[in-house]
Amino acid sequence: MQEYQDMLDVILENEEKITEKQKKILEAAIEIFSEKGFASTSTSEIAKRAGVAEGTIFRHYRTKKDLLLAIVGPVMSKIAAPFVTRGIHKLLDTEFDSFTDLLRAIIHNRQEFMRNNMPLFKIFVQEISFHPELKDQFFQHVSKQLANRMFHIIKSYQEKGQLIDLPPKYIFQFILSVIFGHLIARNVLFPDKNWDDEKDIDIMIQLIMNGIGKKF
Amino acid sequence: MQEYQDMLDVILENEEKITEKQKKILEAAIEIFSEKGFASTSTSEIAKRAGVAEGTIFRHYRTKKDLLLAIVGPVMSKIAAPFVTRGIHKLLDTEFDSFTDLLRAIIHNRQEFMRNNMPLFKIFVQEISFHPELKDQFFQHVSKQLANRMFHIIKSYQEKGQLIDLPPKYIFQFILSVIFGHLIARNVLFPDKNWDDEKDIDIMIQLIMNGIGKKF
Amino acid sequence: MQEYQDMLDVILENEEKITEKQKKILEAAIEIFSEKGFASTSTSEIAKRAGVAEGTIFRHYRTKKDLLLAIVGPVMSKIAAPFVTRGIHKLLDTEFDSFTDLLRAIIHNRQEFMRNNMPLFKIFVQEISFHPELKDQFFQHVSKQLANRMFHIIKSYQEKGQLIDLPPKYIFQFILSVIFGHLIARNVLFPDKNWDDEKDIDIMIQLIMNGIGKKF
Amino acid sequence: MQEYQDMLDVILENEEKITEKQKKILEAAIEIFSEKGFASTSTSEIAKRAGVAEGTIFRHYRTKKDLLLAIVGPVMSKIAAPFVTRGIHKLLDTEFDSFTDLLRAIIHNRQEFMRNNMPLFKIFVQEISFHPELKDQFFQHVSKQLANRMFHIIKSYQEKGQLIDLPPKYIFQFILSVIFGHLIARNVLFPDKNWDDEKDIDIMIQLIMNGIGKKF
DNA sequence: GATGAATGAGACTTCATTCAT
DNA sequence: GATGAATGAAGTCTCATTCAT
Repeated sequence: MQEYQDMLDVILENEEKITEKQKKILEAAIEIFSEKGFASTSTSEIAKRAGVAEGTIFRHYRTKKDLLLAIVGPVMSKIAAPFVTRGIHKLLDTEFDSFTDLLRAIIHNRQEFMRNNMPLFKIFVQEISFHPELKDQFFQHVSKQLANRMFHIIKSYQEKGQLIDLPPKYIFQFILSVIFGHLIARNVLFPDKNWDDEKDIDIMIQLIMNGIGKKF
Repeated sequence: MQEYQDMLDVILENEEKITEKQKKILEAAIEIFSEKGFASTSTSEIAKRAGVAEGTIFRHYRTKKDLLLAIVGPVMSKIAAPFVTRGIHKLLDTEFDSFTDLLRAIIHNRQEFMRNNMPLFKIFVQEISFHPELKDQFFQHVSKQLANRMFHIIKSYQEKGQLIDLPPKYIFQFILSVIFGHLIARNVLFPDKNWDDEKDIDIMIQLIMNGIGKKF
Repeated sequence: MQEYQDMLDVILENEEKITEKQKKILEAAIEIFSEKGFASTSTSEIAKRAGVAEGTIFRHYRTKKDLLLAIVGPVMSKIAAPFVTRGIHKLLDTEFDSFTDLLRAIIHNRQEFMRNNMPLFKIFVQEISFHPELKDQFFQHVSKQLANRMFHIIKSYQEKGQLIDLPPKYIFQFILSVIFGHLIARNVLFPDKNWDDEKDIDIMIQLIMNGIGKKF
Repeated sequence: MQEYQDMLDVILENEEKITEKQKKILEAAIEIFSEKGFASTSTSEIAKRAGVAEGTIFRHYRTKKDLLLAIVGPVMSKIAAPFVTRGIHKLLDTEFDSFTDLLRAIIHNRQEFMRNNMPLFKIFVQEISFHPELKDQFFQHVSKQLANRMFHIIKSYQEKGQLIDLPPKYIFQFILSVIFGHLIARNVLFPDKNWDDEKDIDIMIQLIMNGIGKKF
């Protein structure tokens, strides 16, 4: 189902009639932005790594910042994707017998996404603080859409008696914290450690469900 | 006890014979680095906000990066502080009857620290990725010292039968995730929401202890 | 008789086999050159306003400067036109009983020309200082041809006893100054004022003839 | 009395604490702007001719346009100066017995000004069309102040019976046209011809006074 | 004939850093 | 210690022009 298809494709789809050079520019920009940060990256360096003339960058992106937005914009919708995607909508409510299974699916999904898109994720996290438009877009997508969606789901599982009775926002933040804490440790802080992903996920799920699962 | 004394004082202590202008420079730099990021901040802007001449900055800090390090360096030791500080050493093992109380103390402490030092924290998080020396220092302080220290503590509470038997690293990461997840939501993402800190902390502790506390 | 026919037609005649696009390019170039000056106008802006591709401009005009010359060149001959034009040649000497009538005809004619060709006139005046070839051409056309022609005419009216005895160059420059002074005030400096053209011209003629007419 | 003192001094007075380099920059800019026009002049060329680093220009003038304004701004007040200057105010009405003498004084004065400030005048005339701020300032200074002042003077001489009864605006425009027509021919179009200034001025005055002087 | 992607030289501008005062 | 003018390298961006399609 591959919704965490290569993000580059997603970015490319957002533009019409991509030339080969334009693709090279995007790839190079993603790499270098992620390595050194947006502000410390020079367009001349991007041009060099992309193998194009510097002017070519500006034929496609009016400013350096436009280039950043072309990269980061589409990321937004995909970060919240698996929680929000229409296709998955019903699955979430019905297909999973237990919240535990749902959790496992989400974690796997996001883990896969991160593994495939670390550079983009890094750029995203770094730059969101400094570009208010990004921040606004982000809240639209995530805070509004994703959170509402998840609150719904959580409530439905509370009604099934699988989760403790606590305002969903606490549960949501708790889950998110644990998952992202793990993902960041796993992929950002200590990517080189020997991780046993399956085991880690099992334990994580166990701890989460201890925390919010209803005990009998 | 005030170990989360104003970080600026900590920074100032690190230098000898601070002049008034130098203090102004540090304050201005912290503000602007935090607002726009290190790379996007110009020394001339710092000079202007500090009310000094451009040259004055370089009389005290040989390069712009030296200025960054003078700011970020001391932060490091204080981020890990309450877990590591000598003075608190014994407290941790003995003074708290329950892990729950310890947890509460730690959370309060870090929450206080963050509230007082948001700009510094932001600079720290932003720049650590881009400056390998910082990254190394950080792992020395935190990953080595703090983690080891915490593993110890966790084990001691496991032996007291208060915590489930799970390799401490999982427990440590779990706790850290939940706490920092909350702190970031609280102070970075949605600082303007109406938060009820006491209640939030209670719930957080409840969820954590559900997760890792031993059930009878 | 329409010698102040639309200058664009004159320009177009100078080229062979004009395509529709080429015409659009010329129109756009005239507009923008006149608004912002040659040096501040980009070929891409011309292309955009003309609704053609950037490359198309260079298919017709090897360089941006060639485009300017294609526009400004023909203007030259027409600025001096009514004084020089063959067809009008004899008219000048014979047809007007009085110098006053000749003057009136010339003024009306140039006024009409200016009204119809302000943008071209502006370009011409702006760019002539910066392009020596233009300057040279201009002196060929105007200084040589027009001045000589006018000297002749002035002399003939002096012989008829209608003009004071003064070297024609003074009379010529005097007339030119007053006419162009008025035209510039009328069309360039204050085009939006309420002008009463007929009255203005009458007064201008009166003042000129006071100045150079023979008194009895 | 030297009110057409070197304009450069006037420009320099407008700024406080001019450095040697800054003066060099202004001189170089005036020269090159006047030779090639503002838009075709590169800051690097100015820097080279001024013998400074390119960056130095921007320490003193935030943008290239600011540099233009620093040059052209002060010109404005001085172009209209001799007509408007307070000091000369009374002189105009009383000191000259005849309008002819006043005229001669004005012409000499402006001729002197132009000779000393051709480059500045050229820049002024070239750029005023393209920079609306300039145009506005110009109308404030000249159209408003100068014209009103002159209308007054003309009326007073009409009352003395020295000038014909015609709305002053016509007389004003007529005089201006003849004077500037001559000045431009003299200094801009044919500066290299052999001019006999005294004779030219005499004739010009004669023609003007023929035009507007009251005949007995 | 027309297109528009690509180029690379060069434009304006910023900036960390130096140094004479 | 403090200043701020000066620097020049480097940054972002523009533009006339070329060329494959």
